[in-house]
Amino acid sequence: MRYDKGRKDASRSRIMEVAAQRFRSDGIAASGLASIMSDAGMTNGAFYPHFQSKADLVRESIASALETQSRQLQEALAAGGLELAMAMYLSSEHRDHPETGCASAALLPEIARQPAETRHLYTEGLMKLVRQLAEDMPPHTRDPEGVALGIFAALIGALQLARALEGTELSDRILAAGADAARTLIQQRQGGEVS
Amino acid sequence: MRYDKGRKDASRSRIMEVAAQRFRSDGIAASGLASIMSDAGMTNGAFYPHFQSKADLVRESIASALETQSRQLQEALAAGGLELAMAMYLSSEHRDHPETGCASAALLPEIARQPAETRHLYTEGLMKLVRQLAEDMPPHTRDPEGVALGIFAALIGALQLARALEGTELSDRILAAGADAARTLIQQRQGGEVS
DNA sequence: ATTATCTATAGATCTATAGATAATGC
DNA sequence: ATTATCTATAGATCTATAGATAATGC
Repeated sequence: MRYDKGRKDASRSRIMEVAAQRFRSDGIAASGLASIMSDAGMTNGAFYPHFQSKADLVRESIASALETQSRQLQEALAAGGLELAMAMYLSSEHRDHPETGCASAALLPEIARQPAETRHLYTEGLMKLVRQLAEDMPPHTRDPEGVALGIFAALIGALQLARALEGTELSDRILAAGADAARTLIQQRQGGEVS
Repeated sequence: MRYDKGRKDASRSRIMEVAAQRFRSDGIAASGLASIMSDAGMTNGAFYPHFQSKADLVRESIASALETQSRQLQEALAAGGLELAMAMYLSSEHRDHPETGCASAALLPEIARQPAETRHLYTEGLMKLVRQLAEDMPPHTRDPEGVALGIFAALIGALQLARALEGTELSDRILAAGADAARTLIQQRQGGEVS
């Protein structure tokens, strides 16, 4: 079936979209291609004209998720600065919807086990986010990129803990602790020496 | 073969030990029982007299890894306080050996997808670590458990990033950024109001 | 004529179970 | 007699490929 012009691109996009969500909700290793393709409205065999391998799909969908995250971060920073961006990151909505959320929070240990090319693209995408955060840091912040890296680490760790810990109360507590930590990190690094 | 008295316990321990390392190095979903059993010196079928299912093994080996981590944290705190404990956590040795390191850094997103009982045991184990950290916090620290949670989040996130990012230079940078962040969080919360 | 997708399948691997084997305790 | 482990296998699933089908462009 050759269908409409541009249908192949649409199919490819659909596969990517489904995969990016599935990987984040179930993990990379636990997500099978047949099930992803079925969700995308195709069968198993239709995967290979679009991607050479599952590793290719993983690489591209992680890169795509980071690009989306970069756009969303830019919007949040424009609308409400660092404070809003951090509040959205550590919101219960983000905690409860890993499938559309931060790829780092959902997949970081698995990303560390991916081939070099995937980690390369991940590194580029993450560092773009770090630079975006750094540019919005208060004036006179020393080493803004270093602070942004530390903040990112704290946000990712807090969101992962909030998803793993049992009980709403504890989960809310770690979200609040993460927000406190991030605030402290921003305020501390203005002007004077620290350590 | 009935072998020596106590041999069954030894076999069970060996399976647990191999599994706890395999899960941390390769991930839970990506680790097959046959390969774990083979590393433990047994065949596939010998698994089931010891554990009811893979989920059981996952639950027990995560709990066991957290107990080991608690003992190691206590030793580090006794030997050199918070500063040594954090330096060891964010060392290149820890980064380069996930298989014997922090289960949270290696597995947190996967733990969040485990059954309730596994997450329950994980929560208990993690909160014990948090209390240990909190007790070693400087005097007059406000909300020491909250600060300890924030520090843990930052340490976990920084170690995961250090393992995922491409290139030694960047990886060392995030380890340093994590250490800076943790130091800031400890020092900031003494005495005065913050936010 | 081209080609996106489908059906069917190869070959590997997964968790789990059934029944055989063999080493010990009584 | 008991039982820890082994062999063998069921049944499901995994990634990937081969060849058929059918819808479009020329």
